[in-house]
Amino acid sequence: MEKQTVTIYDVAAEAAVSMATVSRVVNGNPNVKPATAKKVLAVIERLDYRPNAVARGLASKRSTTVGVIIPDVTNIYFAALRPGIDDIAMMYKYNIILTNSDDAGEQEVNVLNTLMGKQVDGVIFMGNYIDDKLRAEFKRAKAPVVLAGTVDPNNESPSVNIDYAAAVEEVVTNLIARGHKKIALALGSLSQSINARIPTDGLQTGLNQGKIPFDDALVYEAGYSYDAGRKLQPVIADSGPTAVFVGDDEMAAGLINASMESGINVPDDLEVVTSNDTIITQITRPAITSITQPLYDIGAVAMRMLTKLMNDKELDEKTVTLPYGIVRRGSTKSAD
Amino acid sequence: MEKQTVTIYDVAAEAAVSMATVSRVVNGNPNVKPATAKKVLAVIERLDYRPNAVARGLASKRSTTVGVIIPDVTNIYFAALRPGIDDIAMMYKYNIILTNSDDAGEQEVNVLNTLMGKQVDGVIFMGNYIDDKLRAEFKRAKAPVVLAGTVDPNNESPSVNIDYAAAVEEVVTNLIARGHKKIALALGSLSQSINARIPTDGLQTGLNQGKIPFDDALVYEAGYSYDAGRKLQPVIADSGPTAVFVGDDEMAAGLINASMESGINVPDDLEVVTSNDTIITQITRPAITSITQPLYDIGAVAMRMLTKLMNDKELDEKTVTLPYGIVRRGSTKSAD
DNA sequence: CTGTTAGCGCGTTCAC
DNA sequence: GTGAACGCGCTAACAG
Repeated sequence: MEKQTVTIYDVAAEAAVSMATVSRVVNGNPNVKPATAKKVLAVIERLDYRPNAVARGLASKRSTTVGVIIPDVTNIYFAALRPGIDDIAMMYKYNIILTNSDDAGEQEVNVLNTLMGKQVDGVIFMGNYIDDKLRAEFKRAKAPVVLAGTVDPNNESPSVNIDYAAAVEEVVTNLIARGHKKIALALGSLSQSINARIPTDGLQTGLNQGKIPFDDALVYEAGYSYDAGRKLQPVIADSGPTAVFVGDDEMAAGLINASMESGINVPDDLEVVTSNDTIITQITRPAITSITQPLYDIGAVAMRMLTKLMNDKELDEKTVTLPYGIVRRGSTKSAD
Repeated sequence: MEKQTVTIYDVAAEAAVSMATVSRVVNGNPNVKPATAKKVLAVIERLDYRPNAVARGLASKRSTTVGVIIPDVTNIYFAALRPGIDDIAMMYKYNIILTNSDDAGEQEVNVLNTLMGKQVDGVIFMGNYIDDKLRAEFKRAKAPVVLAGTVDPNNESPSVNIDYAAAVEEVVTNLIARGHKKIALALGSLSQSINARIPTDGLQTGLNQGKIPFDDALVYEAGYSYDAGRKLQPVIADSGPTAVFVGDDEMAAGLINASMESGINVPDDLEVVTSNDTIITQITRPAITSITQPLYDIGAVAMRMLTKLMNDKELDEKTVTLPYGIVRRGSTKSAD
């Protein structure tokens, strides 16, 4: 039993008007006499007519759909940007096609292309780095792209971020002020990626100002997960830093738990600072000092920018940098 | 500078063939001489032609897109089903339109309707309860709907679940075997919702078998969040249960942390068991004993069922019940 | 193997 | 105010 679909023609016939008129009332075009509008509405109701968004998209060339590209749905950081994106999208009546890029360069290009094939009106892109290939695709795309929580080193695409390097620098400066000299950095992705370079830059700047030489050996790459953090712990312990900045909260949780279990007290023997202020930072014991990022706002502002671009409006600023903060918890010693 | 779009006609003209032929090579139809196929492919490449999925959808009446309805993207339980859904969808080349229902009845119906308007080929629905209105919409929809991690009490829609009541019962039985008599239940949603009734049933059955009277006052509703768990702690402590089953991991983490801080030792004074075996259960101290659910599989199987339905195949079984487990951690005392 | 011809359901001029 | 007609880009028979 195939469900029959009632079209705009059926409504037109039933209401004894032309389909153009039906189209007008459906789209709220004021050029319709209230009486006929009411009549049409009644028929629509009775026939349970639903406009076909695909046909509408073909005719109008707008799909009221935006694509969102995310490296990994389970990544708690990018996932945290989604509520902001979702809310603003919903506010402007856009639907979202959400796609995983698996953080792989090739895949990211594919995903972008299939989104464009679906005629999305715009794209929010999240990822760990922007390479030339991707940048070329963005330019070629006929729909606007906005980066959220993602840095384009060439600064070609509109984007929303915090000044992550400055945040790391501030963390490091605080650590140095409290006497630390061996400060480690635990990251997830490859060191050539931009999202690894930024914190590394922050660390270097901070160390420079404290007249402490930068030591490559204290920068670790493991992967952003709880288990990665656990596994990294003995490795880090070997080189004996007294403080570590971690790029991901789950990873920091793993590092802390493993440290405590092996007799290294946090924060007495090792101070830990992390990046994303997710709920994880409150759950661990000790709780974790963290950079605070306006995650919701990053998503919301990015989506807001995208709505402007999709309506051919100018952007006030192409690159938005939102303020960060630092919240102190038990994983660091108080400065006092 | 409007980006011009190259259509199938442009390719056809340029390659000196008909558009039907172009369509064939694009869709991998074998009825094309390799030579002409190659020629067409070359032109496609040169003109950088991208098929318009919207037009294709209109003509073919298939959008190769499925809708996924989720109550709240930040809910870690439903979020955990997504990788399974995503992977299978990707495997079958379906895109996903992800929409939040905010767990509100009205909203769920709306969301479903706009998805249908977008001509999705099918829908995966996750939610906390299925009411009559929703059930009616499912029936009316022209695309199939599969429930994931969601129970339809009327059992009308295909669904994938674990036997959650049995799992809770087993937990309770274990608790009783170790001497517990006052066992509390901490849930998130309203007690009339099915997802609250199920664990309550499990608790009751377990208690019955242990000849312990069921006490309504020991069933709490707070909300599935860390803070809700923290706030609930003093309330629960007042009635002095010696064990509690919690419906959500973050909530359990809040409860445990708050308990420890107020001098109630877990597990000595209070044993805690939770539901979803997310990474949270490993991060807390003590770590949390939990029901283990094949979350990935629930999503994957649901999506697999949906692909069958979308291709008019029969389902082997309409209601799939996957096995659960129980993993013991520090929040409960060992039975030995 | 390849081309022709109809639509798919709707938005949008342009006349009436 | 309202309707007729065309086109969006593509798939799907049907001929040839």
